Amino acid sequence: MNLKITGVYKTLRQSGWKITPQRKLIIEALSLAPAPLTPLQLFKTAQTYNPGIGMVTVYRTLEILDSAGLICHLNLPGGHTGYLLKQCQAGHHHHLLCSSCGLVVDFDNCNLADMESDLATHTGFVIRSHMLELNGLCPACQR
Amino acid sequence: MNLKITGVYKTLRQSGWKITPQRKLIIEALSLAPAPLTPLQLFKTAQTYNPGIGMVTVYRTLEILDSAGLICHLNLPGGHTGYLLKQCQAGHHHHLLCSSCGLVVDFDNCNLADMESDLATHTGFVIRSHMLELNGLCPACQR
DNA sequence: ATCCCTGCAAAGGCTTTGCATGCCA
DNA sequence: TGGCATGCAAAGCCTTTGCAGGGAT
Repeated sequence: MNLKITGVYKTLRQSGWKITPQRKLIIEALSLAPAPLTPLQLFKTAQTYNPGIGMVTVYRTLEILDSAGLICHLNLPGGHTGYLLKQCQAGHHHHLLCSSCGLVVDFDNCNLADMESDLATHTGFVIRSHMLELNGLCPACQR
Repeated sequence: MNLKITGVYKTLRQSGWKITPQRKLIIEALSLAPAPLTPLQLFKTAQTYNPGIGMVTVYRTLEILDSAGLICHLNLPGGHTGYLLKQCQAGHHHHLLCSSCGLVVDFDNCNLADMESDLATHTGFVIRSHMLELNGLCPACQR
């Protein structure tokens, strides 16, 4: 149990959701994972601690966490979707993903503002958000 | 029939694929679409010109086009995958997507090189690629 | 004649929904 | 105690695979 998790519980409660053992388990698994987890991976992890847990609960919990703005989606190579607890609540953030081990590093100091205003000028778009994912090899996997 | 399409045909032939009426239809639909098309949208479009065409052919043609590097995937809001003919054959490029009508504008003048080298220095990652998608409203949809 | 391509049908996987039971607040 | 949460089962979708017929070279 750490600060991040208690913050998640608090937000959930404020949104009217109950804190159940299953949800705790799923949230904890998300908080401990160094890499984004697919629903199936999350299910298997949760299963080792609570064999009775259902896949359905994983999906429903992810939906709840998403509606509360607590997780973000990541497009993993292979077309699957990975889920991560958000590191920071406000603003956008981005991911640097190791294609070998799946390690994710978050960063938020992107310098896209200039590019965005340039693009807005040239295209007439109103730009509302952006998604940036970088792929590479983490130090450990370079060996 | 335009230059882009003949280029696609040429590349396909060079890769050993045959140019069939069904593949022509799918490629033409892709080339005319102002927005990325999902397999289903592509199927429906093709169906209006060739009612006998099968969904399977759409999937297989997309696979072929992808293997030849002629299309790119886009993660549409809602979890679906959209497909676009690549505008330029070489180098990376990015998309600015209208969340209302789906219009896509391509651009390639991203200034991420500095950010990438900064990140590489700070994280120890070797960065191999990046994916950038911007979302907003196109001029028409702002009204 | 050979080989690739097509389309039907079926299988497969992932995700969502209906419903009765169970548990948290 | 009331109402949300859970898990089973089944349905729903999208996508892939197997297979026989058809067409182009």
